[in-house]
Parts: sequence; structure tokens; C-alpha cells
Amino acid sequence: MNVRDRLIEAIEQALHDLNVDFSLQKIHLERPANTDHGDWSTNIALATAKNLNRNPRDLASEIAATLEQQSPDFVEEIQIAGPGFINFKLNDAWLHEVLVQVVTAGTDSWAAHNVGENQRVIVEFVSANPTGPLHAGHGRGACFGDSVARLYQKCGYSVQRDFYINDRGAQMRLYVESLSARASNAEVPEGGYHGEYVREWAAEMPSDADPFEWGYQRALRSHRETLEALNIHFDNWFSEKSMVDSGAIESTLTDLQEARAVFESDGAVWLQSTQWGDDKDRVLVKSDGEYTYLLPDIAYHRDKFERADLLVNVWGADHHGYITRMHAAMSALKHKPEDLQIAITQMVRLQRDGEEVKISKRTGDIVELSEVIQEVGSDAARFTYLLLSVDSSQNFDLELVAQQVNENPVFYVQYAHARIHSIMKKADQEGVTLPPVEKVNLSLLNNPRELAILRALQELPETVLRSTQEIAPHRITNWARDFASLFHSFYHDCRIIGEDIDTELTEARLWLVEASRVGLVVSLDLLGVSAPKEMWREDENGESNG
RNA sequence: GCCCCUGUAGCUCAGCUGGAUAGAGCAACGGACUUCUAAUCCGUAGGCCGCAGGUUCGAAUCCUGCCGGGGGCGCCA
Repeated sequence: MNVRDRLIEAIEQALHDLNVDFSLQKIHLERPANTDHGDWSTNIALATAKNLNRNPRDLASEIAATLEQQSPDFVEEIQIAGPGFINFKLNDAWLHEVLVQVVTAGTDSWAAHNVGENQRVIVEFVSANPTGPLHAGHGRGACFGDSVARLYQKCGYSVQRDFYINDRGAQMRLYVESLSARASNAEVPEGGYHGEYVREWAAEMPSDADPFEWGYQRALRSHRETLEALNIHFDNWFSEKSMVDSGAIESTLTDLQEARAVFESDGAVWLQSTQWGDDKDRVLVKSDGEYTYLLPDIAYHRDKFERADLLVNVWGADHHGYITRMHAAMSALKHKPEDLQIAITQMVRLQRDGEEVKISKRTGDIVELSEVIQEVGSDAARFTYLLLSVDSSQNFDLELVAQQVNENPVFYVQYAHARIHSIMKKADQEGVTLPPVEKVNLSLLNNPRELAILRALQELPETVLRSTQEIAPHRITNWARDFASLFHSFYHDCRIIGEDIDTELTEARLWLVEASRVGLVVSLDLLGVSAPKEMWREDENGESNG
């Protein structure tokens, strides 16, 4: 049992002994921001005092006194502070235990959880129309979705990544017509696609090719290549058209009819989504007999629920209005709305040197995602996309993100990892043999820099869990950046290898370095960012000075 | 008009399942290389947390209203 759970248990016991009813309260144990307030703190006295009609500080004192009597050996001091907080100062040994736990778990297991219990999750993201290249905005959804999938995996879920392809309907038709028109030097149809890429692709298209099939494959290849450049791989590319052929769309409609969720009016078939809180009913089949986008999408979600227990969708801000109707449709099909989680990503504005970039210099169109990756690199693109909460709109400055400068945190974090490998290499060169961690005197690690690293590592599992629950990978990005900072400070203050460093201390610090490596690798992996073993800055002449 | 996101240091943003003195990066200023990579570190300065009420022992955080920014409100996808 870890320290936190043991503390909670001790508190519960104390409350029990005092006959304090805390059934309404969960015992909240947190690490105070200010280390003067101890290693752990609880507000339980504040939270329960009111119902008991007691003074919180008095209650806190009683709880503390009871705790003192049965206090676990690792507790060094218990203090009452402020309006009634109970603060625990722990022996540093608890952090040395953390070190052992981290290196024992290693990069595969540290911060991993079982909460998923192998439940199946489908994360659906990007799902761009196969009518043209991905643009910079798709990049955010792509990196976010992939990182969310990694988080679910880390939490013990069985994860699949889905890409839904709208390969039928009006948009697809217009795209194919535009492609054919360009191929034969005809006019692009009304409402068609005018982008430069249509010209380029039309020029590639063999004269005997079927424009629909060829155009579809060409767009898909473009998506796939761009996503692979970000190291994003989908398990399923799910075709909308395939559901027409398989009859899945028709049987979905039947299911909805049997659920009494649809009605006919004005020659159209409607989903009575107002039954489930929508502000109006929605058309499923138009009066001309065509499906709207909604019905195939419902059929697709029905299919996903056959393959998974939990669905996570990543949608752009322009789709937020569809959440209610999709939840309504799932409710009609007897699924729990909370089993369909929908994350909305806000807009991305591309900039260069602070100026908004609307148009690609190369194509004259919207800037393609592939151009962004080419300009800044995959690691910087991913880290930057994942730096902010997706609830905030993002200014993505190409100039800044491409630069290997201080303002760009991705290199700062990666550099911490590179430094670790430098240390390992040095240790190797110096012929240091590192004994197993149980044989090393970890109590020598008492420098505030060293202890700060262990505190942060201790927090990573909880950060991972929260990131997953909140579908918020930016928490990991921020953890990684803060952690890199702690590591750089430690590195600066604590020499690890040298003639004037005691062998025992070298050993303890090397294990701390290894634990740090675990933390960095775990967090970078959740972000899909590489952990390089070496990094050399290029000088002005573009030459490596390493 | 209705719905969603958002407003925190000069800039970009964390913090928002209520907690103690509101944090980080960058920019500014001042320091630190004989070292395992100075792509680093240390320090200083910088705040009516959009505004006004409310709930609470306690509000950046929750509720209501208002103001500003972005997005969405089709038998389009």
C-alpha cells in the first residue's frame, strides 16, 4: 500500500475513534502547493465541522491528537494550520520508496492503471472528408485524439482508433466532379472544389481511371501519409458507403422505427430528437429519398457500440451543435449517453512571426497539415498542439514552433532526456557499476532538488488518471515541462559523477536519474513525442558543434 | 434570439470535482560555463483572476446577470 492510502486509512481510523460521521465526505488528501505546509494535507475537519456544528480548528486538533497516538512511522509531524487544515510532514524515506517503485515499475508500468479493466474503447478522430488534404486545424484533433487513445491504453482500456470516411453524399460528388472537370480542362461545377490540389491530383489521374474510385483513394492516401508523418496510425478506416452496401443504414432506420423514435412529415423521415432534449427534431431521410449526413453517422455509431463499451469522439468546434442529436439517437438505440463521450477542439489560427497565415505560399490554398509538419517537425507539432487545453483556441506560430529556442518547450523537455543519456554514457565510460536499487543507500538523497523530482514522479500516476478522465492530455504536456525544469535544476546543483563525489552518492543519484528517465519517457510517450538520446544545437552556420 | 468555448502578469497560457501567500514559459533587468551538453541554471520585477451581485468558514474556481472575443444554430457535410 502506498503512503497516500496509508494516510487516508489512518485518518479514517482516527475519525472512527472520535465518532465523527464523515460518510458524506470523501477524505480529500492533497499535496499542498507550498511545501511549508507539509507533504500532505487534508481539509476533512473543515469539511465535516459544519454538519457537526463544531469549530473546525478544534475538531482538527482532536483529529490530530488522535492521529498522533497511532501515527504511522513515516509521519514526522502533524500540524494544524489556517482555518483547520491538518498537515502532515513526512520522513523523506517515503520519497525514497517512491524512487524504488518508479524504477521497479519502469517505463512500461509506472503511472499505468487498471481502471479500464480491459473495457473496449473506440477513439474516433480526424474523420475528415476524403475531398482534399488535411489542414492545420485537423492536426490538433489528430494529435489530441491519438494522445487520448494512448492515455486510455495506459489506464488499462483496450483501445481502437477509428477514422470515419464520408465517401458518399453531396460533398464527395462535388469533389469527384471537380476532379474530372480539371482533368478535362472543363469548368469546376457550381459549389465545387477550386483548390490547387485538385489541379495537381487531376494531372496525376490516369485517363482510364474511374474518377470516383481514383479520387477517393488519392485523398485517402494523402490523409494516411500526413498522419503517418505524425506517427498516427488508425486501426479502422470506416467507410460510410460500405454501410449502404451492407444494409446497415437501413437496419439502423428500422431499429429507430421500432424504438418509436422516428416519424414522417412533409415527405421526410425525422428523428424525434426532442424526446431527448434536442431543441428541434432532425431529418434522417430527405423528401427526395436521400439520407442526410445524420442517419449514416448514427448507423456508424451503432456499429461502434457493437465493437466497444465506450466511445470517445473528437470533433471540431463547428460540430458542437450535433452533440445533443447524436446523444438523442444513441438514447433511442438504448445506449447510455455517458458511454459516448464527445470532446470538442477549439479553433487553430496559424501564424508566422505573430502575423496570421491564411494562405499557403506554395499552393495558394489553406495551409496543409503536411506543410506544417514539414516546416516544424513531427515532435514540435505534436507537443505544441498538445500544450494547451483544447477548450482554448490556439495560435500556432510556425516560425516559433520551428525554432530551437527557449520559447519552444519541446526541446527543453527532450533535452532533459538527452542529458540523462549523457550521464548514463559518462557513468559507463567511468566504469561505474550500479548495484541493484535495494542495495543502494537512497537516504543520501536529501537535497531539495532531489526530493522535488521524487514528489513530481509520485504525482505522475494521478496526473495520468485525471488526464484520461477529463480527456485532457495537455495536463501531461504541462507535467512534462514542469518535470524537465525540476530535472535541469537538479542537474545543475547536484553533480553525479566525479572524483569528489562519494561512490554511494553517485549510486543513489544514478538511480534518481534512472527514475527521471522513466518519468520523461512515460510522459513523452503519452504525447507521441520522441525521447532522443542526443541533441546538438546547430550554430549559425548550420553546422553541428557537438 | 438560442447553444458551446473563452476572458488570469507586457505576450502565450496553466490552475476551475471550492482551500492556505494565484503559478509557469517567453519577453525585460541582473548574475552563473575549468564540469555528466549553457538547448542549462539562479535572482529581480511584473496581478481590481473582464465587471457586478449571490452561495460559503473560505470563490480565479460554484450560481445569476451584464460586457468583450471565437464558433455553431439547414430536408449541407
